[in-house]
Order: sequence, then C-alpha cells, then structure tokens
Amino acid sequence: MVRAPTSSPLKPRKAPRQPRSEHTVEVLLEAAAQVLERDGLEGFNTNAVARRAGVSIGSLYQYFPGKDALTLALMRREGARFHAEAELTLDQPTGADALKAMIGACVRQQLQRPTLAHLLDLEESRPPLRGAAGGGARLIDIVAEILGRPDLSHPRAKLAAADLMAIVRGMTDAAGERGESDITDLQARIEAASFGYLGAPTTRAGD
Amino acid sequence: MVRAPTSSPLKPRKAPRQPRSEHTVEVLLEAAAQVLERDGLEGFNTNAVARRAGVSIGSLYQYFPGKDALTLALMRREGARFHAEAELTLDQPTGADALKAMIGACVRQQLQRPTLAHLLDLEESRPPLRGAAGGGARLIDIVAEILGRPDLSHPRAKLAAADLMAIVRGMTDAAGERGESDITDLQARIEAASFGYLGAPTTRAGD
Amino acid sequence: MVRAPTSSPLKPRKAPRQPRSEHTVEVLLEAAAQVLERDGLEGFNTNAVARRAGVSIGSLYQYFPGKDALTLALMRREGARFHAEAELTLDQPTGADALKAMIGACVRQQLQRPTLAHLLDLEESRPPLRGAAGGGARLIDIVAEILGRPDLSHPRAKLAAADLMAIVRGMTDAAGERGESDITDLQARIEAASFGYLGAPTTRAGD
Amino acid sequence: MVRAPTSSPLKPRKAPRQPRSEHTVEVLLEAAAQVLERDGLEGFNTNAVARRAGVSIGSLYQYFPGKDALTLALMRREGARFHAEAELTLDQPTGADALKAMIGACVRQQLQRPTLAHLLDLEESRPPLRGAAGGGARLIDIVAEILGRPDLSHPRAKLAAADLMAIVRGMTDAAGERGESDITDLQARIEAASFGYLGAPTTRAGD
DNA sequence: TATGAATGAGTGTTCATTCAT
DNA sequence: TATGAATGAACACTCATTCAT
Repeated sequence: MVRAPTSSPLKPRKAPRQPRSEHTVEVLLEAAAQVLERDGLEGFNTNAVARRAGVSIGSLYQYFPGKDALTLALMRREGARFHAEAELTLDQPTGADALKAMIGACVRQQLQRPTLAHLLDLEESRPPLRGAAGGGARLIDIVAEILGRPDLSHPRAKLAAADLMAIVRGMTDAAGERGESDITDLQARIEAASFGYLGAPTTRAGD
Repeated sequence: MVRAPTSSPLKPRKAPRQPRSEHTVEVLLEAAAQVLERDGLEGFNTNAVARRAGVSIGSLYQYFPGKDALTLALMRREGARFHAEAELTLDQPTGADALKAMIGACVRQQLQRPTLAHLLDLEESRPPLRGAAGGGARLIDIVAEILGRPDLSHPRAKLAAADLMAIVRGMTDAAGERGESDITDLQARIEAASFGYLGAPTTRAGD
Repeated sequence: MVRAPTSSPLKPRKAPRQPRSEHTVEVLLEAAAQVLERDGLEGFNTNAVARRAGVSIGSLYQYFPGKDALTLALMRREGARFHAEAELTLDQPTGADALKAMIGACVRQQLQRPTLAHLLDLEESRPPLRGAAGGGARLIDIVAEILGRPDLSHPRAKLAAADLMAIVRGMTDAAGERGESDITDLQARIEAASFGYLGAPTTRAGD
Repeated sequence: MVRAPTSSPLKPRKAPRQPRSEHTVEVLLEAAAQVLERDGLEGFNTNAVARRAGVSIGSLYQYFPGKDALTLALMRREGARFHAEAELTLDQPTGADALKAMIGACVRQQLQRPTLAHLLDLEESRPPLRGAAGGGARLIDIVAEILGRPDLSHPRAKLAAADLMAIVRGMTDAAGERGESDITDLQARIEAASFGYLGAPTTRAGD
C-alpha cells in the first residue's frame, strides 16, 4: 500500500471545468453509490467503483486524490438537495412547523436510498472523515435555531437539537434496515417522539 | 494457505479447560476491546489484537476460528451482564417502571465504554454477524413484552419496541460520541422522548 | 483479509490485452515452471513465483485469481502443443500407427521437462484441479478411438485406453525420475508393453 | 514454523518397548492412515493425526521426531506384509510364476487400501522421503532377480524390472482411482502388458 | 510420561495508489 | 488527458514443533 498524500487528501483534486470532466465525476459518484448499495462497505473499493463507472482507475485518481475524497464527495452529493431543503425549513412560520418540515426532510432523505444513506452515515463516523462533510454539524445548528423560536424556546437548544437529530437518525436507520417504506407513518412516529421529548406531545404515536 | 473453514466460523474453536487457557481467552477479549477503542475498526485486526494481548497470533486462532468469532465473543462478553439486567426489568411492577429500568440498563451499558459499544453495534450489522449475537432481537422482544403491560398496552407493541430501542441507541450513541458522562441527565432525556412517543409525557425534557 | 472468491477461482482473471501484459503472463508461467522444477511442490508458492518472475505479487493476482488458476494455466500451457500433436495421431492410416504416434507424443511431452511434467501430473489429481485441465479424459478418448480402429478393434476400448495411458504415464514418469533421456529406447519399450497388452507383440522389449 | 531437527529426523525417536507405547504407536499410525484416506494430503497434519488417535500432540512427538518420520513409519507399516509376500515370490519354480506372483502381490497391496497406497506413493517421491522407505529399490531388485531366471533371462534385467514395476504401479494406481475392485481382471491385464513387454504374451488382454 | 497451550514463520490474497505509455 | 499494468504493505489464517505443567 502506498499512502503519501502530498496535499489535502479530501478535497477534489481538480475542479472539473470541462463538461466532459463534470460528466466523469458524476458517473464516478453514481458508480460509488451503486457499489455501496450492492456490495456494502466490504465491496466498496476504488477499483470496483472505476470498473462500474466504465472508467479507468487512473481517471478516478485524477478527479479524487484518494478513496476518502470520493466517499466525501458522495456524501456531499447525497446531502446537497437535502441541505437545501433543510435550509428552507427556516422559512416556516412557527418552530413546530419548521421542526416537522425538518423531520420530513430527514425521513425522505434517509428513505430515498436507505442503504446508501446508512452506509454513508457509518463512513462519516470514521476518523478521516469525522465531520468532514460538515452536514451533521450544520444540521444541528439549523435545528437549534428552530428550537430557539418563540413557540418552542428550548433552554438547552444545542443539546436538544443533537438529541432530536439522534432520534431521527436512529429511527430512520432502523426503519430503513427493516425495509419500511411508509414514509408518513414513520414520520408521524418520529414527530411523536420529538414533540414528546420537547414536552409537547401531539398525538399518541403508532395508533 | 487459506481454505474453507470446516466448522462454523463463529463458534469458539475450543473451550478453554485449563486455567491458563481461560486467562488467555480473557486477555484476548480485553485486548480486542482495547484495540477497538484505540484504533477503531480500521486498526482492528487479528495481529494487532494478539500483539496487544501479548500472545502469539497462533494462540488467538486456537480459541477463535476467525476474526468474526473473536468479534462475536466480545459482543457476547459486553452484552452478558447487560442482558441479565435487561431480563430483570420484567420484574418491575408496572410497564412504566420496567421501561425506565430498561432505558437505564441500556444507557449504563452504552456509556460504560461508549466507543467500544458503538463500534460493536456497527460490527453487529455487518452481514456475517447479522444478528449472530442475538442481542438486539431478544432485547426488542423484552421491550415489546413491556409495552404489552396493562398500563402501557401499546397496540403495535413490536413496532413501538423497535422504535424505542432505536431512540435509545441513537441518543446514547450520539451522547457517547460527544463524550457525555452524566448518565442521569441523558436517561431523563431519553425517557422524555420514549414516554412522549408512547403518548404519556412525564416532564419537559432538558429543563 | 481473505474472502470467498466471487468468480470462478480457476479461470484466468483478465485476458492480457496489452503486449506488456502478455509478457507478464508469459514470464509468470515460466517462473512457475522453474520454481516447480527447482523447489518442487514444497517450494511452489505464489510469492516465490512472483519473485522469480521479477514481478510483484500483486501482478500475479491481476492475471490469476488464485494459486490453482496459475497451476492450471501452466498445465494448459504445457499440454497445448502436446494436445495438438495428440489430435494429429488420428490422421495416421492404421490404428497401430496411430498408437505408436500417440506413445511418441506422450514420451516426448513427458521427457521434455520431466520433473515439471511429473509434478503437474500430481497437481492434476488434487481435488480442486481434478480434471479441470481436461487433458487426461480427452486423451483417453482419443486412444479409445484409436483402439476401435479395424486393425486393433479392441472389445473394451475405453478400459484398454485407460490402461495404456496408465502404462505410458507410469513408464515415462519412472524414466524421467531416473534421468533417462534416450527417447527412442524408452518409446520402444513402451510400445512393447502396449502392443503386448493388446495381444500383438512387436518385438521383444529391451533387446 | 520451527524446523530444527537435532538428530536424524526420520528414525523413530524411541523404540517403543513397553506394550503401552507399542499400542500408542500403532494407534497413531492407523490414525495417520485414516486421516490420509479421509482428508487427503491436504488434511494430513500432525494435529489432525493426534486428535484422531485420541492422543495428545505432545505424545505424537514423543514417538516420532517429526511429521516425515510418521509418514515414513506408515509407509513401512503398509509395506511390511507386502515385502514379506514379495520375498516369497522368489520361491516360485519358474520366473514366469514368480513374476505372476509378484504382480499379484502388488495388485493386492495397492487395492487393499487404494487411496492410502496412492497417497503414500506420492509422499514417497517428496525429497525428504526420497527412497527412505527403501521399498521401491528393494522391490526392483527382487524383480530383477526374477527376470534373470532361465525361463526369462532378460538381458537388461535391472531396467526391465524398473519398467515392469512402473507398469504395475501405473495401472494399479489408475485402477484404484477409478474405483476398480475386480482384482483378477486387473491382474490379468497387467500380466498381459508385462509379458508382452517381455516378448512373451500370454493371452490378449481385456477379452 | 502425557498433556495441550503456546509459538511464529510462512502462505494466499486484497486493494489503495502510482506512473509509464 | 486517459489508460491500466504494476506495486507492495497489510491482513487472515495454518501448522509443525516446543515446553511448562
């Protein structure tokens, strides 16, 4: 094994400017996603990704300085539209509405491609990637902001935000693993737990 | 040379009869735990475990037919006293008390050696170990039984049990990762979420 | 890490397309042959082969999915020109001529690189390679066909063919081990035994 | 691996004088034979033999200085009664009778426990054991002596003897591998080849 | 003398990464 | 710029042999 990263090993090596390059990057990311889904972390290796992408291994390394950078880019891609949606929740009038919207966004995100989302979550906690995607932290900030809204005004907003995101992540992951697909039901249960946590139960969950 | 294992690759290879053997097994398991804690899944390999245990790699393989068997044995060791405690929760008079006891057991278990517990959780979801430890499924059954008690009598006990365990796991994992150590506070927050989920809020969490 | 091979462990992993690859494969096969000849089955390991080939171990595994595939490829390489020659024996006018030609082919094959041929024979009987080269069975069919010719017309052609090949193999192996190199003499003795077996002695052997 | 034989690694380490020891040696040899038959050369290792013998690995090494010594002892055990029988063939009045008797002895020996005999043959050609059992050479001497008898009086007795033994070994091995069990038929075919080789065919083989 | 725990060099194999073409 | 052949450190696992008990 040869591990001598000269520059930052996580940032994309080159900004793909030409359309052909953009396309290659896109193809590589989708290939990575599919390999992850089909073969799990066990089968997730750079050669397999390149092969599936129909691209040479050399090309992969031209766009990504290393495996972790590829993983990271995939995380960002998967998180992109989700983050946009998450930001929008702040536009909701009340904190409660915003929180519901946020939960909805999380659930949709996680259940879109459940195994992919789950595996990326796992990868995200691996030291070299720890918080590199920045998604989690940012998300918690948004939720914390929501919890500061007048109708919720939680005294320990940051901590509660972390707890809520943990609840959401825990429940959606488990649901994904079980193969659940009824988004509405799941969302209702998560809301029950969340608002219960906040001391303002909506309705009895799971009825 | 690597050939197909003739016997089950997960069951311990030989029961340690002499006191010396027992000691070696104990030392190996603790070494495995420590390697996992210090170096993560990345650094968790049989040679490292043997080295840390101060034992030859051959000895490791005398007691465990493979890496997975070692991991599994560690899971069982870590889960042992916890499972005992979990069973006892059924002795509680009311469902609410039982559930609180259960949450307490989970929290204590997870916060005892947080990173170890977390990494073992991850490993448990890897295909070759999927449910091999048998802990998770059993746990959910207990909780489901609790939820069937008169004072809780949840109509979708099995599903709710899974949800509750997901909440507990999600929150404790996150707490462990943050380095939280105030068990009582964490437990209170989890109870809030749990009873909120069940539609019977106790007090506003996090106040 | 050693995991179950996903594809057939005996078929070559990748067809060498570039001339460089072809060369590497050729070099690896010849190295395998030489290691086998110098160090026997004992010393025949993938690292030794790669080292002797002046190639990294990784390269070996790029072209052969495993040790057995390498062995098999070597068998086929060694058997290639021989099989061509064996097929041609059917062009001989009479059965007797064809049989003599066949014996000649076998003897030449076995005495070209006697130890190599012998060791490959041994390997061929190891379970994972059992009949994989397909050489032996095919050979017997050819001989059986020869024995069916009018001038020989043996009533138990298949059995006799197996016997004859056993005679040829036994005698050439022994001769090879003794270091015999007079092909003509050996061939004459084998013919004596063979035609004697068929009930049509030519001349007294060994005179 | 630790390979530092201080004394001759092939001779039995201690002459078992006490009846208990003799019994242990016998048990070990039979265990070795059975392991060889059941699991082949692949599974033939000292620990397996000891386990099958119901004896500790330490005991095995008390009676045999190494694996090869064990193998060798097994060869001698298997060859013992056969050699006795082989010697007796010299008592036959004519060379032809003696040769037939010899062939019969060989066939019986090889077909008694065909796989065992075959695997031991293979082992015998491995360098550390090369000719150590001494069986083959001695056998050839006997046959050479037979071939010198007046009725056969072969001019190249030693060479012819080697050839004949090669024929016998080749044909019986192949027969054993095929699972043949009709000793008389096989013997007749071998005689045909043998006497054919000598220029004195008996009857057409295989009719 | 018997036991079996312990040893560790050796073997097959993988995969992230480099670099000549 | 793209290719894919080549690299080699790392890892899982085996087994002949030793030696303390």
